[in-house]
Amino acid sequence: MALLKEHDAVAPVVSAHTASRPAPHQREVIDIFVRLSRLLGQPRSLGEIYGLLFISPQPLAMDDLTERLELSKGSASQGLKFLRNLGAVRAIEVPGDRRVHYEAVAELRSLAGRFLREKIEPHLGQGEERLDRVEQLLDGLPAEQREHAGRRITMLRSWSRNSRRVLPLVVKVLGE
Amino acid sequence: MALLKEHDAVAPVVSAHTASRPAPHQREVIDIFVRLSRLLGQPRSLGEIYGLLFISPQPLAMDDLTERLELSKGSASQGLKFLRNLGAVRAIEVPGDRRVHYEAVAELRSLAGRFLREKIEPHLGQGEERLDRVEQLLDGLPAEQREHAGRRITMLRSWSRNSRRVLPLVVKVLGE
DNA sequence: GGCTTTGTTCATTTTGTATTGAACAAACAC
DNA sequence: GTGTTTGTTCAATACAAAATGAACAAAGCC
Repeated sequence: MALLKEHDAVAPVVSAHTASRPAPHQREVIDIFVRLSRLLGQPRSLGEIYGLLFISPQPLAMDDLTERLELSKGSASQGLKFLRNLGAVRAIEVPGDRRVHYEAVAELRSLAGRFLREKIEPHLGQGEERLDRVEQLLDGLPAEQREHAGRRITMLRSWSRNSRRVLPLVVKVLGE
Repeated sequence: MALLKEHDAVAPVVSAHTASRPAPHQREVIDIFVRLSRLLGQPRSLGEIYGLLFISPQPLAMDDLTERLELSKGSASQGLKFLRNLGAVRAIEVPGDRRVHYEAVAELRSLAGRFLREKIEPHLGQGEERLDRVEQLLDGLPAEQREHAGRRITMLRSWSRNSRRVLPLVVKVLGE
Protein backbone atom coordinates (compact mmCIF):
# COMPACT_ATOMS: atom_id res chain seq x y z
CA MET A 1 0.00 0.00 0.00
CA ALA A 2 2.59 2.45 1.10
CA LEU A 3 4.62 1.47 -1.89
CA LEU A 4 1.81 2.03 -4.29
CA LYS A 5 1.04 5.36 -2.81
CA GLU A 6 4.62 6.44 -3.00
CA HIS A 7 4.79 5.34 -6.59
CA ASP A 8 1.72 7.41 -7.42
CA ALA A 9 3.15 10.45 -5.79
CA VAL A 10 6.53 10.14 -7.39
CA ALA A 11 5.35 9.30 -10.87
CA PRO A 12 5.35 12.45 -12.98
CA VAL A 13 1.85 11.60 -14.14
CA VAL A 14 0.82 15.19 -14.41
CA SER A 15 -2.01 14.26 -16.69
CA ALA A 16 -3.60 11.61 -14.45
CA HIS A 17 -7.10 12.56 -13.35
CA THR A 18 -5.93 14.55 -10.40
CA ALA A 19 -9.44 15.36 -9.21
CA SER A 20 -8.04 18.46 -7.58
CA ARG A 21 -10.63 20.66 -5.95
CA PRO A 22 -10.57 24.22 -7.20
CA ALA A 23 -7.97 26.37 -5.45
CA PRO A 24 -9.26 29.05 -3.06
CA HIS A 25 -8.97 31.86 -5.58
CA GLN A 26 -10.74 29.70 -8.14
CA ARG A 27 -13.51 28.91 -5.68
CA GLU A 28 -13.99 32.66 -5.18
CA VAL A 29 -14.22 33.43 -8.87
CA ILE A 30 -16.59 30.52 -9.37
CA ASP A 31 -18.74 31.94 -6.62
CA ILE A 32 -18.90 35.29 -8.39
CA PHE A 33 -20.29 33.60 -11.45
CA VAL A 34 -22.69 31.53 -9.41
CA ARG A 35 -24.19 34.72 -8.00
CA LEU A 36 -24.38 36.26 -11.41
CA SER A 37 -26.04 33.13 -12.70
CA ARG A 38 -28.70 33.21 -10.00
CA LEU A 39 -29.21 36.91 -10.60
CA LEU A 40 -30.01 36.15 -14.22
CA GLY A 41 -32.35 33.36 -13.23
CA GLN A 42 -30.08 30.57 -14.36
CA PRO A 43 -29.15 27.41 -12.42
CA ARG A 44 -26.12 27.61 -10.16
CA SER A 45 -24.40 24.76 -12.01
CA LEU A 46 -24.17 27.04 -15.03
CA GLY A 47 -22.26 29.60 -13.05
CA GLU A 48 -19.98 26.96 -11.63
CA ILE A 49 -19.12 25.55 -15.02
CA TYR A 50 -18.50 28.88 -16.68
CA GLY A 51 -16.65 30.16 -13.65
CA LEU A 52 -14.25 27.24 -13.51
CA LEU A 53 -13.57 27.43 -17.24
CA PHE A 54 -13.05 31.17 -16.93
CA ILE A 55 -10.42 30.89 -14.23
CA SER A 56 -8.69 27.73 -15.47
CA PRO A 57 -5.40 28.31 -17.29
CA GLN A 58 -6.09 25.42 -19.69
CA PRO A 59 -9.21 24.03 -21.38
CA LEU A 60 -11.10 21.34 -19.48
CA ALA A 61 -12.99 18.23 -20.52
CA MET A 62 -16.41 17.34 -19.21
CA ASP A 63 -15.15 14.94 -16.58
CA ASP A 64 -12.76 17.53 -15.26
CA LEU A 65 -15.86 19.55 -14.56
CA THR A 66 -17.81 16.73 -12.93
CA GLU A 67 -14.83 15.84 -10.75
CA ARG A 68 -13.71 19.26 -9.64
CA LEU A 69 -17.18 20.69 -9.18
CA GLU A 70 -18.69 17.43 -7.95
CA LEU A 71 -21.67 17.56 -10.21
CA SER A 72 -23.35 14.87 -12.26
CA LYS A 73 -22.66 14.08 -15.89
CA GLY A 74 -26.18 15.21 -16.64
CA SER A 75 -25.70 18.67 -15.20
CA ALA A 76 -22.34 19.10 -16.89
CA SER A 77 -23.67 18.01 -20.25
CA GLN A 78 -26.75 20.23 -20.07
CA GLY A 79 -24.79 23.16 -18.78
CA LEU A 80 -22.18 22.90 -21.52
CA LYS A 81 -24.92 22.61 -24.12
CA PHE A 82 -26.48 25.83 -22.90
CA LEU A 83 -23.16 27.64 -22.78
CA ARG A 84 -22.26 26.39 -26.24
CA ASN A 85 -25.52 27.68 -27.68
CA LEU A 86 -24.94 30.98 -26.01
CA GLY A 87 -21.43 31.16 -27.43
CA ALA A 88 -20.05 31.50 -23.91
CA VAL A 89 -17.77 28.54 -24.34
CA ARG A 90 -15.78 27.15 -27.23
CA ALA A 91 -14.61 23.62 -27.98
CA ILE A 92 -10.88 23.06 -28.21
CA GLU A 93 -8.97 20.16 -29.70
CA VAL A 94 -6.37 18.76 -27.31
CA PRO A 95 -3.78 16.59 -29.09
CA GLY A 96 -3.66 13.00 -27.85
CA ASP A 97 -7.01 13.25 -26.06
CA ARG A 98 -10.21 12.15 -27.67
CA ARG A 99 -12.40 14.14 -25.28
CA VAL A 100 -13.68 17.55 -26.24
CA HIS A 101 -12.18 20.30 -24.13
CA TYR A 102 -13.78 23.65 -23.47
CA GLU A 103 -12.53 27.10 -22.72
CA ALA A 104 -14.50 30.16 -21.66
CA VAL A 105 -15.19 32.83 -24.25
CA ALA A 106 -14.24 35.88 -22.24
CA GLU A 107 -15.72 38.73 -24.21
CA LEU A 108 -18.38 40.54 -22.28
CA ARG A 109 -19.76 42.20 -25.35
CA SER A 110 -20.61 39.04 -27.24
CA LEU A 111 -21.74 37.25 -24.11
CA ALA A 112 -24.14 39.90 -22.98
CA GLY A 113 -25.27 40.53 -26.52
CA ARG A 114 -26.17 36.94 -27.14
CA PHE A 115 -27.88 36.60 -23.80
CA LEU A 116 -29.95 39.73 -24.19
CA ARG A 117 -30.90 38.87 -27.73
CA GLU A 118 -31.88 35.29 -27.02
CA LYS A 119 -33.39 35.52 -23.56
CA ILE A 120 -34.76 39.04 -23.25
CA GLU A 121 -35.60 40.39 -26.68
CA PRO A 122 -38.10 37.60 -27.50
CA HIS A 123 -40.23 38.61 -24.53
CA LEU A 124 -40.34 42.20 -25.65
CA GLY A 125 -41.12 41.32 -29.24
CA GLN A 126 -43.89 38.98 -28.24
CA GLY A 127 -45.24 41.78 -26.08
CA GLU A 128 -45.87 44.17 -28.96
CA GLU A 129 -48.09 41.73 -30.86
CA ARG A 130 -49.92 40.92 -27.67
CA LEU A 131 -50.78 44.54 -27.10
CA ASP A 132 -52.51 44.72 -30.46
CA ARG A 133 -54.64 41.74 -29.55
CA VAL A 134 -55.42 43.11 -26.11
CA GLU A 135 -56.56 46.36 -27.61
CA GLN A 136 -59.22 44.46 -29.56
CA LEU A 137 -60.67 43.21 -26.31
CA LEU A 138 -61.45 46.78 -25.29
CA ASP A 139 -64.25 47.19 -27.80
CA GLY A 140 -67.14 45.84 -25.76
CA LEU A 141 -66.29 47.98 -22.76
CA PRO A 142 -68.15 50.87 -21.09
CA ALA A 143 -66.66 54.17 -22.23
CA GLU A 144 -65.01 55.13 -18.98
CA GLN A 145 -63.21 51.84 -18.51
CA ARG A 146 -62.23 51.72 -22.17
CA GLU A 147 -60.60 55.09 -21.96
CA HIS A 148 -58.50 54.23 -18.97
CA ALA A 149 -57.47 50.84 -20.31
CA GLY A 150 -56.63 52.42 -23.65
CA ARG A 151 -54.28 54.89 -22.01
CA ARG A 152 -52.57 52.10 -20.11
CA ILE A 153 -52.01 50.04 -23.22
CA THR A 154 -50.56 53.02 -25.03
CA MET A 155 -48.25 53.38 -22.08
CA LEU A 156 -47.17 49.76 -22.30
CA ARG A 157 -46.39 50.22 -26.00
CA SER A 158 -44.12 53.08 -25.17
CA TRP A 159 -42.41 51.11 -22.41
CA SER A 160 -41.84 48.28 -24.80
CA ARG A 161 -40.37 50.55 -27.45
CA ASN A 162 -38.03 52.19 -24.97
CA SER A 163 -36.87 48.86 -23.60
CA ARG A 164 -36.03 47.70 -27.10
CA ARG A 165 -34.02 50.83 -27.69
CA VAL A 166 -31.99 50.15 -24.59
CA LEU A 167 -30.70 46.72 -25.50
CA PRO A 168 -28.26 47.67 -28.28
CA LEU A 169 -27.08 50.52 -26.15
CA VAL A 170 -26.27 48.21 -23.29
CA VAL A 171 -24.33 45.90 -25.56
CA LYS A 172 -22.40 48.81 -26.95
CA VAL A 173 -21.34 50.23 -23.60
CA LEU A 174 -20.46 46.82 -22.17
CA GLY A 175 -18.15 46.23 -25.10
CA GLU A 176 -16.09 49.38 -24.76
CA MET B 1 -72.75 14.84 1.69
CA ALA B 2 -74.45 14.57 -1.65
CA LEU B 3 -77.00 17.11 -0.46
CA LEU B 4 -74.40 19.59 0.57
CA LYS B 5 -72.64 19.24 -2.73
CA GLU B 6 -75.85 19.74 -4.69
CA HIS B 7 -76.74 22.76 -2.66
CA ASP B 8 -73.35 24.26 -3.33
CA ALA B 9 -73.72 23.74 -7.03
CA VAL B 10 -77.30 24.98 -7.37
CA ALA B 11 -77.15 28.01 -5.14
CA PRO B 12 -77.01 31.15 -7.31
CA VAL B 13 -74.34 32.62 -5.13
CA VAL B 14 -73.61 35.52 -7.42
CA SER B 15 -73.36 38.17 -4.79
CA ALA B 16 -72.07 36.08 -1.93
CA HIS B 17 -68.75 37.80 -2.32
CA THR B 18 -68.94 39.27 -5.74
CA ALA B 19 -65.37 38.39 -6.31
CA SER B 20 -65.58 39.68 -9.84
CA ARG B 21 -62.85 38.03 -11.80
CA PRO B 22 -60.69 40.35 -13.84
CA ALA B 23 -62.13 41.05 -17.30
CA PRO B 24 -60.40 39.39 -20.26
CA HIS B 25 -58.38 42.45 -21.18
CA GLN B 26 -57.35 42.81 -17.57
CA ARG B 27 -56.33 39.17 -17.39
CA GLU B 28 -54.12 39.75 -20.44
CA VAL B 29 -52.39 42.77 -18.99
CA ILE B 30 -51.90 40.98 -15.70
CA ASP B 31 -50.31 38.13 -17.59
CA ILE B 32 -47.86 40.51 -19.23
CA PHE B 33 -46.71 41.65 -15.82
CA VAL B 34 -46.54 38.11 -14.52
CA ARG B 35 -44.11 37.21 -17.30
CA LEU B 36 -42.07 40.29 -16.63
CA SER B 37 -42.04 39.43 -12.96
CA ARG B 38 -40.74 35.92 -13.61
CA LEU B 39 -38.17 37.31 -16.05
CA LEU B 40 -36.83 39.49 -13.27
CA GLY B 41 -36.79 36.60 -10.86
CA GLN B 42 -39.72 37.79 -8.78
CA PRO B 43 -42.73 35.71 -7.66
CA ARG B 44 -45.71 35.61 -9.98
CA SER B 45 -48.00 37.06 -7.31
CA LEU B 46 -46.02 40.30 -7.53
CA GLY B 47 -46.77 40.57 -11.21
CA GLU B 48 -50.44 39.81 -10.62
CA ILE B 49 -50.80 42.46 -7.99
CA TYR B 50 -49.00 45.18 -9.89
CA GLY B 51 -50.73 44.18 -13.11
CA LEU B 52 -54.21 44.40 -11.66
CA LEU B 53 -53.50 47.74 -10.02
CA PHE B 54 -52.01 48.99 -13.27
CA ILE B 55 -55.06 48.16 -15.34
CA SER B 56 -57.72 49.04 -12.74
CA PRO B 57 -59.47 52.39 -13.23
CA GLN B 58 -59.70 52.95 -9.48
CA PRO B 59 -57.46 52.18 -6.51
CA LEU B 60 -57.98 48.82 -4.82
CA ALA B 61 -57.84 47.62 -1.24
CA MET B 62 -56.04 44.50 -0.16
CA ASP B 63 -59.12 42.32 -0.09
CA ASP B 64 -60.02 43.39 -3.59
CA LEU B 65 -56.73 41.86 -4.56
CA THR B 66 -57.18 38.64 -2.62
CA GLU B 67 -60.67 38.17 -4.05
CA ARG B 68 -60.08 39.04 -7.67
CA LEU B 69 -56.73 37.31 -7.94
CA GLU B 70 -57.65 34.48 -5.58
CA LEU B 71 -54.54 34.74 -3.52
CA SER B 72 -54.03 34.58 0.21
CA LYS B 73 -53.87 37.55 2.55
CA GLY B 74 -50.27 36.62 3.21
CA SER B 75 -49.23 36.89 -0.40
CA ALA B 76 -51.12 40.10 -0.91
CA SER B 77 -49.62 41.70 2.17
CA GLN B 78 -46.08 40.67 1.32
CA GLY B 79 -46.46 41.63 -2.29
CA LEU B 80 -47.78 45.08 -1.43
CA LYS B 81 -44.99 45.55 1.06
CA PHE B 82 -42.42 44.83 -1.62
CA LEU B 83 -44.11 47.08 -4.15
CA ARG B 84 -44.41 49.87 -1.59
CA ASN B 85 -40.70 49.68 -0.81
CA LEU B 86 -39.92 49.75 -4.48
CA GLY B 87 -42.15 52.78 -4.96
CA ALA B 88 -44.14 50.87 -7.56
CA VAL B 89 -47.38 51.44 -5.73
CA ARG B 90 -48.78 54.30 -3.71
CA ALA B 91 -51.35 54.36 -0.93
CA ILE B 92 -54.53 56.34 -1.56
CA GLU B 93 -57.12 57.60 0.91
CA VAL B 94 -60.64 56.62 -0.08
CA PRO B 95 -63.31 58.67 1.74
CA GLY B 96 -65.69 56.58 3.79
CA ASP B 97 -63.48 53.52 3.71
CA ARG B 98 -61.06 52.72 6.45
CA ARG B 99 -59.01 50.34 4.32
CA VAL B 100 -55.86 51.50 2.58
CA HIS B 101 -56.24 51.54 -1.18
CA TYR B 102 -53.40 51.29 -3.64
CA GLU B 103 -52.78 52.49 -7.15
CA ALA B 104 -49.93 51.61 -9.49
CA VAL B 105 -47.17 54.13 -9.97
CA ALA B 106 -46.91 54.04 -13.72
CA GLU B 107 -43.60 55.71 -14.45
CA LEU B 108 -41.17 53.37 -16.05
CA ARG B 109 -38.23 55.56 -15.28
CA SER B 110 -38.62 55.60 -11.53
CA LEU B 111 -39.70 51.97 -11.43
CA ALA B 112 -36.76 50.65 -13.37
CA GLY B 113 -34.40 53.03 -11.64
CA ARG B 114 -35.41 51.87 -8.19
CA PHE B 115 -35.31 48.24 -9.18
CA LEU B 116 -31.89 48.44 -10.77
CA ARG B 117 -30.47 50.41 -7.91
CA GLU B 118 -31.82 48.19 -5.17
CA LYS B 119 -31.60 44.75 -6.72
CA ILE B 120 -28.75 44.90 -9.23
CA GLU B 121 -26.30 47.58 -8.17
CA PRO B 122 -25.54 46.00 -4.76
CA HIS B 123 -24.27 42.86 -6.47
CA LEU B 124 -21.92 44.86 -8.66
CA GLY B 125 -20.65 46.97 -5.81
CA GLN B 126 -20.02 44.00 -3.62
CA GLY B 127 -18.14 42.46 -6.54
CA GLU B 128 -15.47 45.15 -6.65
CA GLU B 129 -14.43 44.68 -3.04
CA ARG B 130 -14.42 40.95 -3.54
CA LEU B 131 -12.01 41.22 -6.42
CA ASP B 132 -9.48 42.98 -4.24
CA ARG B 133 -9.66 40.18 -1.72
CA VAL B 134 -9.40 37.51 -4.38
CA GLU B 135 -6.30 39.12 -5.80
CA GLN B 136 -4.61 38.65 -2.42
CA LEU B 137 -5.16 34.91 -2.74
CA LEU B 138 -2.97 34.85 -5.84
CA ASP B 139 0.25 35.48 -3.96
CA GLY B 140 1.20 31.94 -3.08
CA LEU B 141 0.68 30.71 -6.65
CA PRO B 142 3.18 29.37 -9.23
CA ALA B 143 4.10 32.11 -11.66
CA GLU B 144 2.27 30.75 -14.67
CA GLN B 145 -1.05 30.29 -12.89
CA ARG B 146 -0.72 33.61 -11.14
CA GLU B 147 -0.29 35.41 -14.41
CA HIS B 148 -3.37 33.90 -15.98
CA ALA B 149 -5.54 34.39 -12.92
CA GLY B 150 -4.32 37.97 -12.64
CA ARG B 151 -5.39 38.71 -16.18
CA ARG B 152 -8.80 37.23 -15.53
CA ILE B 153 -9.35 39.30 -12.44
CA THR B 154 -8.33 42.43 -14.26
CA MET B 155 -10.90 41.48 -16.84
CA LEU B 156 -13.60 41.06 -14.21
CA ARG B 157 -12.78 44.51 -12.85
CA SER B 158 -13.32 45.99 -16.25
CA TRP B 159 -16.60 44.11 -16.69
CA SER B 160 -17.79 45.36 -13.37
CA ARG B 161 -16.91 48.95 -14.21
CA ASN B 162 -18.67 48.78 -17.56
CA SER B 163 -21.76 47.26 -16.04
CA ARG B 164 -21.94 50.06 -13.53
CA ARG B 165 -21.68 52.61 -16.29
CA VAL B 166 -24.61 51.03 -18.06
CA LEU B 167 -27.15 51.33 -15.29
CA PRO B 168 -27.70 55.10 -15.31
CA LEU B 169 -27.79 55.00 -19.07
CA VAL B 170 -30.55 52.43 -19.04
CA VAL B 171 -32.59 54.48 -16.63
CA LYS B 172 -32.13 57.53 -18.79
CA VAL B 173 -33.28 55.94 -22.02
CA LEU B 174 -36.22 54.19 -20.38
CA GLY B 175 -37.44 57.52 -19.07
CA GLU B 176 -37.49 59.32 -22.40
C1' DG C 1 -64.52 47.91 28.46
C1' DG C 2 -65.51 44.25 24.48
C1' DC C 3 -66.34 43.25 19.50
C1' DT C 4 -65.10 43.88 14.62
C1' DT C 5 -62.25 45.16 10.83
C1' DT C 6 -57.77 45.57 8.75
C1' DG C 7 -53.31 44.17 8.19
C1' DT C 8 -48.71 41.63 9.33
C1' DT C 9 -45.77 37.71 10.46
C1' DC C 10 -44.24 33.32 10.26
C1' DA C 11 -44.42 28.05 10.47
C1' DT C 12 -46.23 24.73 7.32
C1' DT C 13 -47.55 23.07 2.80
C1' DT C 14 -47.40 23.34 -2.00
C1' DT C 15 -45.37 24.17 -6.28
C1' DG C 16 -41.85 24.61 -9.46
C1' DT C 17 -37.10 23.96 -10.86
C1' DA C 18 -32.47 21.92 -10.77
C1' DT C 19 -29.97 17.91 -10.18
C1' DT C 20 -29.21 13.27 -10.42
C1' DG C 21 -28.36 8.76 -12.30
C1' DA C 22 -29.51 5.15 -15.29
C1' DA C 23 -30.46 3.91 -20.01
C1' DC C 24 -29.06 4.79 -24.37
C1' DA C 25 -26.27 6.12 -28.57
C1' DA C 26 -22.03 7.08 -31.10
C1' DA C 27 -17.30 6.81 -31.90
C1' DC C 28 -13.28 4.55 -31.33
C1' DA C 29 -9.84 0.58 -30.11
C1' DC C 30 -8.67 -3.93 -30.46
C1' DG D 1 -17.13 -8.51 -34.39
C1' DT D 2 -16.63 -7.22 -28.60
C1' DG D 3 -15.40 -4.04 -25.10
C1' DT D 4 -14.36 0.75 -23.74
C1' DT D 5 -14.67 5.61 -23.65
C1' DT D 6 -17.31 9.79 -24.30
C1' DG D 7 -21.36 12.17 -24.29
C1' DT D 8 -26.74 12.94 -24.39
C1' DT D 9 -31.52 12.39 -22.88
C1' DC D 10 -35.04 12.00 -19.77
C1' DA D 11 -37.82 10.14 -15.84
C1' DA D 12 -37.32 10.17 -10.87
C1' DT D 13 -35.81 12.72 -6.91
C1' DA D 14 -34.20 16.37 -4.06
C1' DC D 15 -34.22 21.03 -3.14
C1' DA D 16 -35.43 25.87 -2.97
C1' DA D 17 -38.84 29.35 -3.36
C1' DA D 18 -43.55 30.90 -3.08
C1' DA D 19 -48.20 30.54 -1.34
C1' DT D 20 -51.10 29.51 2.31
C1' DG D 21 -53.61 30.12 6.54
C1' DA D 22 -53.69 30.57 11.35
C1' DA D 23 -52.08 33.28 15.13
C1' DC D 24 -51.28 37.67 16.40
C1' DA D 25 -51.26 42.90 16.75
C1' DA D 26 -53.26 47.46 16.02
C1' DA D 27 -56.92 50.54 15.29
C1' DG D 28 -61.53 51.72 14.98
C1' DC D 29 -66.38 51.40 16.64
C1' DC D 30 -70.27 50.89 19.95
